[in-house]
Amino acid sequence: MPLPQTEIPGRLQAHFSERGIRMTQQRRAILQVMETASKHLDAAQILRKAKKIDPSVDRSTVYRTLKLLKRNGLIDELDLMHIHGEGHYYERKVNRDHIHMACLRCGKIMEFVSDIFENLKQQVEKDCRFKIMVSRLEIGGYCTACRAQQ
Amino acid sequence: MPLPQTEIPGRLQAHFSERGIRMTQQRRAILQVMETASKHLDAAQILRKAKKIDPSVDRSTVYRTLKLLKRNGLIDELDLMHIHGEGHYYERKVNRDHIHMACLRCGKIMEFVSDIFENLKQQVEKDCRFKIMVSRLEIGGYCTACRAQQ
DNA sequence: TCATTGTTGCAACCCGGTCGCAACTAGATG
DNA sequence: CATCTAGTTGCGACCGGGTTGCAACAATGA
Repeated sequence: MPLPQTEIPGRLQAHFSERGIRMTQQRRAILQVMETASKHLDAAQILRKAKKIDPSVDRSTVYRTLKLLKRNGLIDELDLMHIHGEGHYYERKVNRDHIHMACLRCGKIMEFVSDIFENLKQQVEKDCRFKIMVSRLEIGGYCTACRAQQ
Repeated sequence: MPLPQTEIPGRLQAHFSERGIRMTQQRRAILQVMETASKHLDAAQILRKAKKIDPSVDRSTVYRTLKLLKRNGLIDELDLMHIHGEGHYYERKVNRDHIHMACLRCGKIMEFVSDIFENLKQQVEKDCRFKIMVSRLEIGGYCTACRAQQ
């Protein structure tokens, strides 16, 4: 069972060399973290995990690398409705945009892919004549479990 | 020409007394700013405008009042794709959710109301059995003018 | 192997937002 | 109207995510 194209390990590294971006020990560690992350890490978590691979990695290098990845459209930045403070979360960009839902009670994050979302973006591009580069739909509310038990 | 329901001046104040929230000089000033704002003020701008009405208003009171308004679902908090730094923007909640589009080149913010967005939210509520309390769709990209002139 | 240029760690810094506390005041009660 | 009290305020200190200037360093290309 082949992995979907965006899940190929090392994809981020490949993008770097394609674009002539210099590869370093520290970046390799951070990219590895991003590539193997289950989901939604904040900068502090990324730093902690990267330090396990290369202990020399510094906080500022993490921020600088995240900025670089963002600028190159390789990761998405999320707020997750600021359920856990003011920080940001990061995830590898995948082909299909997805909606993030955050339960305001238990804090669980859910994802949802929808054709209607794709239609909506098409409508925006057409009706507003606006070229979409990045989009973020975040929803706060109550998940099934939390609604049941109250 | 009557104003739409959500545009009635003093609506925020009314909500406060309905819910038994104490009204103070300072809150009155801040609410007045929110009600008469054209759009998308950040905390610093709200403070500046509120100080013109009541110079005693303090920064922390602005933040506390914004939190209160947010908790009561009377305002929406926006990031506007962090085009101008890390802060947040606030606007009165209106009946109809709208999409915010931020031009990555000129920084202009546009709004768009769409039935498809409403359909999408309905789909989420139904398919995910998730009760939506607040939603935020922000899009970054390039506006017509900026696409033309480059 | 060397030179160039981009990258790093460090420490200081910035700034949006929060907090503890004593003084104050809105609004309920008599 | 005077009084009481719980909620609110201004203030200053603080917090934490994110940034920056700089000297040391390392990845590429020749």
